Amino acid sequence: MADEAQRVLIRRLDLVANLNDDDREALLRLPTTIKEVEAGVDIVSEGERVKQCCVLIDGFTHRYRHTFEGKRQIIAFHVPGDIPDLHSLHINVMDHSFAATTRSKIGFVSHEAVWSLCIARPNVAAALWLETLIDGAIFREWIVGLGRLSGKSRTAHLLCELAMRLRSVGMAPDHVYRLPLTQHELADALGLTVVTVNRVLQEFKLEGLLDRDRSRMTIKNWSTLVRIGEFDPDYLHFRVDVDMKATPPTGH
Amino acid sequence: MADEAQRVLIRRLDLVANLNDDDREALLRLPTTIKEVEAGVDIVSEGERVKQCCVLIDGFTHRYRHTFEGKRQIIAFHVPGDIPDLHSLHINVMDHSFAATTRSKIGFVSHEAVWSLCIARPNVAAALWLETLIDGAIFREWIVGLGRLSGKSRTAHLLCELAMRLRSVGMAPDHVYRLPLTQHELADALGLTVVTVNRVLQEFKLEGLLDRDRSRMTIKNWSTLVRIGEFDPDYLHFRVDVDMKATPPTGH
DNA sequence: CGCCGGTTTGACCCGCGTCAAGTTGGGTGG
DNA sequence: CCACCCAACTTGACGCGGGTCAAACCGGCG
Repeated sequence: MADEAQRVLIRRLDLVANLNDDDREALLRLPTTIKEVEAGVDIVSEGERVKQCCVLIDGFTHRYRHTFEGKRQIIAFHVPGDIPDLHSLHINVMDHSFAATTRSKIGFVSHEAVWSLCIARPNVAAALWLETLIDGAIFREWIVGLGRLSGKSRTAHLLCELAMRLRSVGMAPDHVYRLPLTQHELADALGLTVVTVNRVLQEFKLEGLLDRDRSRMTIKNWSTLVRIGEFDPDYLHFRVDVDMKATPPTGH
Repeated sequence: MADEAQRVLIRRLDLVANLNDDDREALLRLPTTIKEVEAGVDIVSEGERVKQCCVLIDGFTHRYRHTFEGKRQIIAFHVPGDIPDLHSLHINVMDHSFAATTRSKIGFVSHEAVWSLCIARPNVAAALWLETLIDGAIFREWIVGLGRLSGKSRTAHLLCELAMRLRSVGMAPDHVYRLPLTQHELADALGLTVVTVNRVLQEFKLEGLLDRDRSRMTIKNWSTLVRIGEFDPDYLHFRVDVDMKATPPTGH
């Protein structure tokens, strides 16, 4: 288990890019440090200059910023396998904060190490670059949602996105997944208030679209939720098709 | 003027990264094709598979998507010097459209050429990667705005951002710049309606913050506009300081 | 058993959307 | 040089989605 972080990393890059054995070999030799972080703690804070980036091995994390009046906007959620601050490789000073949503296990790699790996193995560099581009594609999707979709649609979209991303790492078999996010956190990501998120979720529950028991989320009617959220997983750009569009439509 | 595109490209990369003479040399040798595009025409459409990317030499362009009900969300505006679809280098299928806002002059470079340049000159690869990361940083900024700021703040923020980016390429000396965007386009970028944008702009004019004569935009009170829009140019990550924070405050 | 973070509910309000009707000004053709 | 057109901009009246405020409620934990 000493190479846990490296293996998570390789699995992820295999999902989006085309690595060969030498690339994987080189990745396996990356020096990493593993750390556990408590829920709610900032891993990196806005304005900080960083010298390393990290792979999320276990748990949930998010990135966020505050407005002048103290409102929080969550910019991204991260699930195991993600490399949440890869951008720091080139943009050393953080323009937002990065925190553990739940207790998380994180693998750290120095920028130096990543950088020399990129020089030695252009394939890996390409894969990492692509990874940051997918990050950007998700941002674009959120911009469209925040700008032009209703609260209900946005909520549906986020639930679909998380289901899909969790599924891609084997954490959401048949539309059931652990979603350890408070409604407050969902609201701050969706540009809504807790009250509204609560009402939307109840509405979904009432309509038989999903069930939620504590942090266990069950999507009962995937195709309808997809329609409401205008969700098309293409923007996540998985090379391997995580085949979710093809799911037998349950609903009316 | 045969190397117009290349020189625009070099000037841009010099603005954000640290190139040496060999890098510039190699960039100058990039084979490019120049094309003029009429206002309103799609340069690349959603779903299209592309084999080249482009540098905006002159004019304004934007990227956008439509929702199911046909509402448009503009994801980004681009000014001369930008490389609007650099992400296509790794994500070949467009997940959004890219259009000319005004008549524009554009230089095209094949992905192949860019890719071999990246292999040969890691410095350039790094600069281009950084360029895509700045694109992402701008997205994050817009997410925070769309999610948590008022229409008024968002509008102010966008005007500041455009002023800053135009200034960085010498197109907005002393807070005056050509802004050939209709209020409809502004609205679609800001997640608002034309009516609201119109009222916000009039309010700004009334408060003496700006003047607008046709497409000529004059920011009369930079510091106040910056405050209203919660604008901090750091996220644009210019290496060279385009020194705009330091502008003598005009206003109350 | 009582605290506490998270959730739920209700009443009320406001920013912004919607609809609809002008107005303005540059471009075009007669 | 005028008449007309059309896209962009304005203005007003009205309504709704979602925010705000405030008060429970619920379940896990010390």
